[in-house]
This record gives sequence, C-alpha cells and structure tokens, in this order.
Amino acid sequence: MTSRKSIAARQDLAREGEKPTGMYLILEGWAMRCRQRADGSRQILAILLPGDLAIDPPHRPLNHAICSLTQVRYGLIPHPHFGEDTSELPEFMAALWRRQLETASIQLEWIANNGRSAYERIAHFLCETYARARCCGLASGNECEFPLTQQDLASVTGLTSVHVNRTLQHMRKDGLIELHGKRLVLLKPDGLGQAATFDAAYLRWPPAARALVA
Amino acid sequence: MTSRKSIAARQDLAREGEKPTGMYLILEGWAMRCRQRADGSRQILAILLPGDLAIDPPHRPLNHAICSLTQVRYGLIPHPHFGEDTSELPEFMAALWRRQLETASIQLEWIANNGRSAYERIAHFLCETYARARCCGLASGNECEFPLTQQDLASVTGLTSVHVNRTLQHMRKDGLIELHGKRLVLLKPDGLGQAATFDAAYLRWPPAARALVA
DNA sequence: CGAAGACTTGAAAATCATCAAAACGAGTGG
DNA sequence: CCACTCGTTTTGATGATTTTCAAGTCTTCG
Repeated sequence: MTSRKSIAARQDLAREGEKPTGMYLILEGWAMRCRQRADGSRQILAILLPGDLAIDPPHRPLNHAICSLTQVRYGLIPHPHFGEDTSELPEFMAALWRRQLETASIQLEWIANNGRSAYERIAHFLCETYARARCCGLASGNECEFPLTQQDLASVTGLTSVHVNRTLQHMRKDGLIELHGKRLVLLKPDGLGQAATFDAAYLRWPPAARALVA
Repeated sequence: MTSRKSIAARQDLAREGEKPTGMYLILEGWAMRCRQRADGSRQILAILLPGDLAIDPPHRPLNHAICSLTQVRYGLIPHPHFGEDTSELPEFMAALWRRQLETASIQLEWIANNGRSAYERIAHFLCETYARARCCGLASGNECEFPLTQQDLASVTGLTSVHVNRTLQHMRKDGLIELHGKRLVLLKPDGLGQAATFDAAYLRWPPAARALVA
C-alpha cells in the first residue's frame, strides 16, 4: 500500500473526472460511490465498508465520486499488473479476483432493485447492509451502526426522502426495525428478509480484505 | 475452451441453482441474465452480446438463470486458476481483468437506473445497447438488430410492458427512434443520448474477447 | 441558547401499474 | 391463398404508488 490517509465525514476520496491512481481500500468507516446528477440530486451507487475495495479502470476519468459517509481511514493500493513481468503475489491476485466477483454479485442485486417496490428496496438494502456490517464486526446482536440519513437512503433507492420516511414508518409499524440516531436494529430479521426477498447467499465473506490490510 | 455449443432462442444456458463449471463466452447471438421472481414476473439483470463473458463465482449456485434471447452459439471456458502453479497466460488474465472491470462499469450504470424516470431508463438502455451492438459489428449506420420484445424491455427496466409501450410511442413522437420487427433505428442519436444523459465513456471496447475467441 | 440539519406531516399532482380487450403480424396448415 | 393461431403491440379506463411542494417539529451540536 502506497499510503494511508484519513478523511473527515462527507468528503471526497476521489472526485468525478479524476483518474484513479490505484484502488481505494477502506480501513475504517463508511464510504460510498456517489453520482451527482444534472438537477443537483445525488445517486448513491455503492456502499463501501471496512475491508472493501473500490476498484475502477485505471487511466479513465471516474464518472462518479468516491465519498466518505463517516470519518474514514483508507489506503490507496496500486493497480495490479497482469503483464508478463508481473511481480504480484498469486494469492493477492486470487483474493482480488474473488473480491471483484463478489462486488459484481452485489451490483446485480442492486440492479434487481429496478423491479422492486419502495418497501422491498429499502428492506433489501437494510438486510444487505446489516449483513455486510456484521461481517466487518460492526454489528452486535441485531444492531449495527447506520450512518446514512433518510436522504441518503433516498439516494440509494432512487426514491424521495419523503417517501423513504413514510415507508420506514410503515416498517416500524410492522415491528420490523428500529432506526434512529445512526443506529439500526433489526427487530425481526426474518420478517424483514421475507419482505425484501433477501437471500444472503450472494454475499460471500472471504477474509481476503484482512490479508490485504495486514 | 472446453466446448462449443449451440442453443435455440429462449432457452437456458444455465439455470438458477446450478453451479457454473466455467465462464460462458457468447460467440454469436444475444443472451441475458434473468431472474424469475416469486410472482412469476421476470427481471433481466444483464444483456450478453457476442464477445461477452458471463463470469460467476465458481462452486456457488446461481441465483438467476443465463438464457438465450436469440439462437446462441457459446463456449464454456474453465474458471481461471490463480494459485502458485497457475498455468494461465498473463495476457489472458489481463484481458479477463479488464473485462471484469468493464462489466462492473456497465452494472454501475444500470444501478443508476434506480434514479431515472421511465423515459430516461428506456432511452439509456437503447443507447447503451446500440453502442455495444455497434462494437460487435452488429450495427450499420444508425440501425441495429434488436431482438427484445417490449415485454423484455419491461423486464430490463422494471416497468410494465404497457408503460414501456406508451413511453416508446412518446419517443417515436419525439422523432428519436424507430423500433419494430426486431430492428432498432436511432433517428437522433444525440437527442436520445441527451434524454438519457448517456455518456458512452464508461463503455470501453478492448478487442479482448476476440483474443479469447481465436 | 441558537442554528443547522434531519425528520415528520398534509394535500395535490404526476407517474406508473393493473385490468381487460382489441388490433396487428408472423407463421402454419389446409 | 385463406383461415387459423399465437404472441406481440396498442388502446382505454381506473387505481395505486410515488413525487412535489410547503410547512412544521425534533435533534444535535457548537
């Protein structure tokens, strides 16, 4: 890793238009891929948790930004080199490849959001995010840190914050969740999963990232 | 490549629940990733054109099917092996890696659909698909083959076929497209691109696939 | 305490879904 | 060539979902 940096909440790790010089490895805190739209609204394209890598094509301007949600510690790892004279460790390449396949699986699941209702979308995102947070050791019991505002949830799901608010109230009335003060509690994980048709199988959690962090 | 196969239109190359034994390389024809939902409706998660690779985590059941849209010729390539004793060609690995990054870029773009209106979604899909088809040599002038029905378009965009129909009529009235008989014409590519806020930069087209096919 | 951001609420309007039926088109067999 | 069928496209009417706008309340934090 070339460097380790720290950055405050709600700042850019990389801006739209920049050409990434490496892969961003999140060491601590929450980050996201975030696109600014012409009308000023934002669209969140991915959530990055500790251990996650933001890998983008090298030498190409990003068409979105990579931003912190909370304070973030991160590292910038040079892009791997696959040429004849590669000096990369094979197990590093293997970990990277698995990671990328996992990322693709998560992205497919987000694409499936297009066919889901507001309630399903939000429920699915909460299930996924909780599961991922849990695997980074960020959850205890049925509870985890959750630094997204309802506005952020709206940017994730492509809904308005007003509708997110009402849908969350609906979920609370259904006794599925608690959500306040940057903290999420799954009161009925199974019920929520059912509402979201959530099946965690697409989430694999090899501790590849830990090898990279070490 | 272990084998080359041919399959009729609207058949499964791989079914949900199967564990893929390799990567599906499309040689000819159109294919898709397709999820069957509980209520019977389908959701199209990706379109696969000649030269495209469907790569999934090995040894894990697919949570969706890979199906043909038209008649398809394809090959099944063993998953790459990254161990110490890897026997893969470095340029093969490099091509594979670039391919996967490209796929991730396209997927991010589809995720952005969550924040788009029906008109934008459809316009964006048409732009992207035309651009990709063009790069496979499947387009001439502003015209290309387009084997998706309006029902398929609905499955891609997460809309109903009725609404897709009305939106297409709207586009025709705007003089942007012609679409009938499995053929798409972009009458005003720029106008359509503008309506979709489409920027082709995320599509890179290294002829990597050709190296794989050869 | 004050200010800024986040959350909540209500009413009206736009978008999109649902249901049902009709028109169109391509292919098949008589 | 015609009649028939099947899938696709088109149309209309109605209803649900979601957005928009605007205002109010609640938290958090300096």
